[in-house]
This record gives sequence, C-alpha cells and structure tokens, in this order.
Amino acid sequence: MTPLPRDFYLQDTLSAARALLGKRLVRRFPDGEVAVVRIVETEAYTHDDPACHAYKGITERNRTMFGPPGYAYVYLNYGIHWCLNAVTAPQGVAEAVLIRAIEPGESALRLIRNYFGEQEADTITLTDKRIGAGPGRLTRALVVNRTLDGADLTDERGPLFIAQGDDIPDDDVVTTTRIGITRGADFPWRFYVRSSPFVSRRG
DNA sequence: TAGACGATAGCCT
DNA sequence: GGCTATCGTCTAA
Repeated sequence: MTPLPRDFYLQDTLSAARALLGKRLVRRFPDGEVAVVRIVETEAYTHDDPACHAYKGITERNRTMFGPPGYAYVYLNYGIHWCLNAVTAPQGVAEAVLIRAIEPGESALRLIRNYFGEQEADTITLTDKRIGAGPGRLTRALVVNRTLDGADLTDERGPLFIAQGDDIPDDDVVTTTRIGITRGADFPWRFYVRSSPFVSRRG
C-alpha cells in the first residue's frame, strides 16, 4: 500500500473529491491492527464556499485546513460525531474534501467490533450499512477522533493514510448537491459511486 | 461568560 | 418524514 503523493492534494479540490472515489483509506489502530477500506462518497469544501468552516477565516478549530495539503482535518459535529476530511490546496488556502462513506471490505469484522462493541458484534452482518454509510459512522467504525486531526495522510507508517485503489469510471460516478448544509446548498459538490451499496444517501 | 447553532444519526410516528 | 440528543466552537458583550 503506497500512499498517494502530496501532489495529489494540490489539484483542484473538486477534482480531488472526484479522484478520491475508489481510493483506499488505511487506518492503523492503536493495537497495531490495520484496516483498509474503500472511499465511495465525498464532498468538496473550498475557501470561497460559505458552507466551509474556514470561510470566515482561521480559528483554533479549522487551523489544520489552512496548513499544507495531504493532512487530516477532523472535527466534532453536533457534539456527537467526528467528521474526517483530507486537506487540499496549498498552505494558506483552506480547502478540504469530506469523506462521507466507505466500504469496509475485508476489514468489516474489525469495524463492526469498533462500532457496536464485542458483545453486540455477533449479531451484525458484514453488509450492515451502519459501519460505513455516513461521515459520523465511518469515523466511529475507524476510531477517528481529535487525536487524528493533523495526521499526515501521505505517511504509510502513520495511523491514517490514503493509498491508490480502484479507478471509478465516469459513468459510475454521481455528481450532486451536498448534504446537511444551509449555505451553498445548491453547489453540486458531492460525489459518490453509484454501484456502491454503502453510499449514505442517493440523489 | 452566556447563548446560539452545526458538513449527523437514531429513534419515533 | 419529523424530532432531538449533546457539546465544542464561535460570537457578542
């Protein structure tokens, strides 16, 4: 598993969001076990986008987005869910791609244990969408939280990185509007893999 | 230092 | 489809 080069994150943020579909997200848990999952849904957030956290300038929370590209921006949403982004654009320009859904693949068992706990895990099927379909769900399944804010996504020895994966053909990609925002709600800046059962929402 | 609110998910009708 | 938990962050004072 070779990480994508930092240059990948310097391309136009919408292109990066589209290009991240099919890529592998690799998570090394504190116990040393490694999970490899496939990204199937993303959203782009740019510096001149009213829905972007960084729109009004730098703050303590969004600092990572203003830094160099290829790092993880992780924040808490609704006081409950962690959300994972990949920072794009050069240092000083705050843009990012929100990872909204993943397919657990071979790592499903571990993700189920993370999400539901050892006890309940026995009753969950490997295709249960709750372990990947949604930004708050995938972070819970992958144990992504504040400690991973600023993690280097190009470091193959780090706790979290993104590697090459499948090439998704254009006719299997749906481009549509983003979810759960009030400003910039009309921008078609959400991308997902049509054939994936783990997409959070169709539309 | 108080008050409003959010890039959601889960439970209820 | 509607309701709301829950808390960190930001803003205004």
